[in-house]
Amino acid sequence: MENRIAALRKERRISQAELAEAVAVTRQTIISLENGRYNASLLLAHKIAKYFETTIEDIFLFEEEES
Amino acid sequence: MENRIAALRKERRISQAELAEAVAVTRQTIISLENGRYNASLLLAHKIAKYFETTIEDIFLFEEEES
DNA sequence: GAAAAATGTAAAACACGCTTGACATGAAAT
DNA sequence: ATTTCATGTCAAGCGTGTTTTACATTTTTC
Repeated sequence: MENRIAALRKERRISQAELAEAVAVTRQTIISLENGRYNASLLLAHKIAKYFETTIEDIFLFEEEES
Repeated sequence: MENRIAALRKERRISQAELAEAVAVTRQTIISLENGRYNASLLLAHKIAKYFETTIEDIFLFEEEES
């Protein structure tokens, strides 16, 4: 699953460390999400969407073929 | 985190087994979600929302105090 | 009232989200 | 040039989402 985290972050000039602290996870977690190593949990997805003042669907891009 | 899965299911007269098959998980997973034993993954949340033709935010109810 | 369908419990095992800590590299700042 | 900051890698470990199997209880249907 792709996501727009890195893009939104750059738009607003926020570092991975700042975002990580804002949503209460480690920087490693943000790196892994941005680089597609795994998907966020529903709760984390919600926190990130809230931080960027948008919806989960707007940030996380679900493709049709995903099992 | 609360969710409206059971309510939506009953509205549309769909069994847990039917929903489970539609979103490709086991019936046990649906039971556990409905009874609040754990939270769905982001991907599963998306599939369920799509199945019910609505959004993740409409089905999963995030409370303010959730860590 | 019996049969069938729907919902539930329990426990073991596996997969994955997330943490921790240590270290590497490149860009920016002074 | 050196320090600082931002991004990245790697690996071990913990907690939780999900599966599997088997069985129990409630609700529906005929």
